[in-house]
Amino acid sequence: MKDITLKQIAETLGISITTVSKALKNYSDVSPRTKKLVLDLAQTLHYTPNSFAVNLRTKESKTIGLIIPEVVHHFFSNVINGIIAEAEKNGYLVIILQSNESLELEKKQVDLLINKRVDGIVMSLSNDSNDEEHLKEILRRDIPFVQFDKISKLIKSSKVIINDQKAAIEAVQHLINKGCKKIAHIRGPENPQNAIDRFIGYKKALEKNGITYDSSLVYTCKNVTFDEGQIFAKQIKEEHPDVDGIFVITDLVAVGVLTYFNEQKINVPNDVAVIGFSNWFMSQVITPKLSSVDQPSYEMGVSAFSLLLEEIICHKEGIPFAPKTIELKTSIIERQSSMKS
Amino acid sequence: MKDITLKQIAETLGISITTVSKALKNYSDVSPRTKKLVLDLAQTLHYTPNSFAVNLRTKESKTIGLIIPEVVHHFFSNVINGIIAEAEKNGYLVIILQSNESLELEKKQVDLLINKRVDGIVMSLSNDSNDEEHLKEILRRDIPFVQFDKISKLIKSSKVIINDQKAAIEAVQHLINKGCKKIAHIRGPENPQNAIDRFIGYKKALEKNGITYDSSLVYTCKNVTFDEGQIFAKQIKEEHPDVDGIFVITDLVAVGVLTYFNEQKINVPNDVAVIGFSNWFMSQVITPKLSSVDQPSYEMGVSAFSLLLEEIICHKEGIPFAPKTIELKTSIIERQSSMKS
DNA sequence: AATGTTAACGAAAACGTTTTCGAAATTACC
DNA sequence: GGTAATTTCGAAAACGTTTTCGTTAACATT
Repeated sequence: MKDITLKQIAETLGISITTVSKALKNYSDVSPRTKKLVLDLAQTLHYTPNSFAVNLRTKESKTIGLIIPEVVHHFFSNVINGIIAEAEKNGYLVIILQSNESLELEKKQVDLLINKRVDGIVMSLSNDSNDEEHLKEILRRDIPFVQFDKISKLIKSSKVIINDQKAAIEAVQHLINKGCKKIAHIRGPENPQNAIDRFIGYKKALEKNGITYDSSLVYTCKNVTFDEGQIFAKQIKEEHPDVDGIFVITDLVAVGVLTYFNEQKINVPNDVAVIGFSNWFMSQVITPKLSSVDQPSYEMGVSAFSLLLEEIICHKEGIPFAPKTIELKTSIIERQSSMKS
Repeated sequence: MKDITLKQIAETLGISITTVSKALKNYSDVSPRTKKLVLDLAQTLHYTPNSFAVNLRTKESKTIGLIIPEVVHHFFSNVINGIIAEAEKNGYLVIILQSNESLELEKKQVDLLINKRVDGIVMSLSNDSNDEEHLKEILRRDIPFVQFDKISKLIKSSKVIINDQKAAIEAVQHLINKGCKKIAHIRGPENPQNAIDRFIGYKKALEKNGITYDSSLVYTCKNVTFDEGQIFAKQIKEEHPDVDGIFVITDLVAVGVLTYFNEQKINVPNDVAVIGFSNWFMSQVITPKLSSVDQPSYEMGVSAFSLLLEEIICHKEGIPFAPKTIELKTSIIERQSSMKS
């Protein structure tokens, strides 16, 4: 069963390819009679335009690329959800690639997408991204580009972010308000901007409350896993038995912390209060329920695509586009794990 | 900054487009000297072939489509992971669409992918898919097609599945072995084959153990959510206070059950034992830890793509392809929620 | 009757690549 | 030196669409 082409429709109708094409696109210089003829035949033959040819001709594929560090992540899968929903609504499809938190893979994938000639790229950086040559290449090629969540401040592109510093300050302030005096921080890796900002927020909150910063209370994740949460919880309790609050880079790790404390019969929140980040679904079913910073992940996806679409349209029309930054609101979700009595 | 084309390279080198193309593809009828010339220039100009033109010419896009009911699902996001990893390894990119468990959307998305002329389609059906016209259309168009997890038995395509009946029998047998006498089943919606099979497995296990089947012990999810788990747990305890075991269609719902029982101080597993399905990550951190049926989700993705690739290759070479079915192994993960003492 | 308008259609170029086939140029052979 | 074999190259068609720019014919206007 061969594909139907304009040519075949034209031949069976005894008219030109041009007219068929115009009829299908409802051009005004085709008579209503031929229009109907063409439309009817196209319908019965199940004609669909060859998108390869359309792409070549129009120089656009109505497809965008999305690179994220991890698909199996409550936060990221929600972002994916937002992006593909919004994209589909606007007639775009989404190619998804996973960098596995590896800079090397990330670079390869940027190349893949550039070669694919996607209409635009949305991206959250991997943890070991400390180089932005590949991002600059995207700009050099003049490809619409939006960063979200883990971004590079050095790259002049549109961005969708939260205010990580502010959110971290609020989280730590929340612990302090609940009576915590000695607060540890399990932070993310060195490179990601959001790990840095949350760490800065942690320090600022301490300072604001007259608590002196102690670098030995800061533990740095390499892989940001559940296991690391367990390990650091143990380490914290051994090295600083009097720690009474922990601010953790993300819920997955915080759940590891809670799991260890549960095993050790260490009372959360009364011995140690814990607050995480990102408000994973899991956090409301673990015992004790985990306090967290809610981050509007689905909206982040929607906003990211919206910004990208704006840029794609400008790009197509040849209108200059000034990158925009959207900052979404976060909020503290207070649950048992920080409710000292 | 305009894109570099073969024509430009040909002109600056004073040779033909043909030769440039051949040089880049390492044809044997190009002299080593010109080959080097072309390769060097292509390198410095950052030439990348226009994929739109290549697609049109070769009639393939090295892109496949994936339709799943929900991205934000531990199981499905793991499958996605497997598929895009295996696809990338073989030079393919993946367009992901989400049907939101809606047949209507699913049909629209199949159309989208057909029009995109992807090289193949991988798909897990939505819960309200009780019609396979759109699937037949895929076969009619002769597009390589693989179903996984929630499949239609009526469609002759390759499939990657588990033995849901057998797994369900094992799960229920496990409860019986632990001493459960009266076992309820929270099942999935009417249509999905896997919900049907797990339900059949439930009945078979009872029968095998001389327990008479009681239809009032079966509760049917509409949306397969956490909330439904809580609601059904309540209902079960009200309608059948003596139920001492529950086999639940999937972990998300089972976690809802546990949450309700925890709130009501109903002892799991001693009052009621619970076993879920799919072994979500969450299940090992909730209290009590949830027993479950482990399903190799990542491998499912890998296998699905592998089957698709086989078919794509046959399709390209014009070799007839006979659909294959891969059945992956499951295993019971015994945790606290079913360890009656 | 000459001119101007309008409506309906089509020829042809263009997008950038791949590949077939033939031509030209070089080399090998007797 | 003539023929045959081999190497190296390029013209041209093809993939299927979109769009520009004419062309024709019919009709309206003076």
